[in-house]
Amino acid sequence: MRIGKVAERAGVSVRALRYYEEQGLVIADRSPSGHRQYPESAVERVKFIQLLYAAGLTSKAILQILPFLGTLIATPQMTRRLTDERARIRVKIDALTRAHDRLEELIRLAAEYENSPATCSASADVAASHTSPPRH
Amino acid sequence: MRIGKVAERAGVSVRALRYYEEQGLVIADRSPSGHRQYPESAVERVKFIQLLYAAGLTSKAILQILPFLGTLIATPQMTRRLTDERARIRVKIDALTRAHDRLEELIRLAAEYENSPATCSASADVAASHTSPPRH
DNA sequence: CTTGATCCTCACGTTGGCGTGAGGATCTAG
DNA sequence: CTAGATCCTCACGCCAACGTGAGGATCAAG
Repeated sequence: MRIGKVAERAGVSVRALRYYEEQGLVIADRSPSGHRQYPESAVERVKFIQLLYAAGLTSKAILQILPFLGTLIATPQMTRRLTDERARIRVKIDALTRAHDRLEELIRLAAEYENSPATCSASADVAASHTSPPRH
Repeated sequence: MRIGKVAERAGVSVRALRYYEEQGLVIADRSPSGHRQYPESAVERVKFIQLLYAAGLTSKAILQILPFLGTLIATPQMTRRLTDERARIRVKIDALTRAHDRLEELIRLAAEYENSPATCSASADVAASHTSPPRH
């Protein structure tokens, strides 16, 4: 399979695939003329890589994890890497969830304002400082 | 309040605060000698900015949203911005959750391997391709 | 008055995951 | 055989949120 098809089926750019190879994330055979040849499995592999990229892992971190997919041999280091990254992702999810909830609260206030533009001033302190209690 | 104290209390670097001012996210008075003077409210404001940064918003996007904190006046544009960003954050949370679940599955496989290193080969296809069904 | 901590303004450096030509070879359908 | 699509290798560009000095002014305490 050539690079264009892999790119299309995995939903990434051709440039991205070449970059992945440069980083050692995917290995491609070469045709006599130098064109990259990918096995079918490359598509799933690339999708997995994208999944981890989307979760904020660096190519170096992904490179550490990828061998596990082939071997399924869980060395202690591999188990640690997996749980470490899982923990990092959890932290990110928590941060995003906080931001999400905060925006939701502001959206609620906005909706209240639309219903009664004059009577909402009592909520002002909620918007100004939600997380900290009154200071006096 | 001077910049060092604000930085400490808000949990960011002094450089970051100067950068925020450069982006128009915080406004600081100046002492006669040119030192920045912040009001108490700056700490909460900066924390809010950090919250949105952590959620992946750009300074431009944050700049669009910040006025709402002061006025609490919900123009239609403001409501759209808020809901748009909330939607974007949701998408990110979903992506992170998928990655989290996938790693969790791999961790489970790793644990199975540790318990019985030889009998896990039947799970190999699960690791190789979880999302797609068998091809033949 | 001095000294160490804090502050100021430039202004260049960093990091990662690609985008985007330049310039040229190769493939494939008609 | 030819033309358009696809591929190749450099190699610079980009963007965002700061980090990191350089070189100098200011402040607070003893």
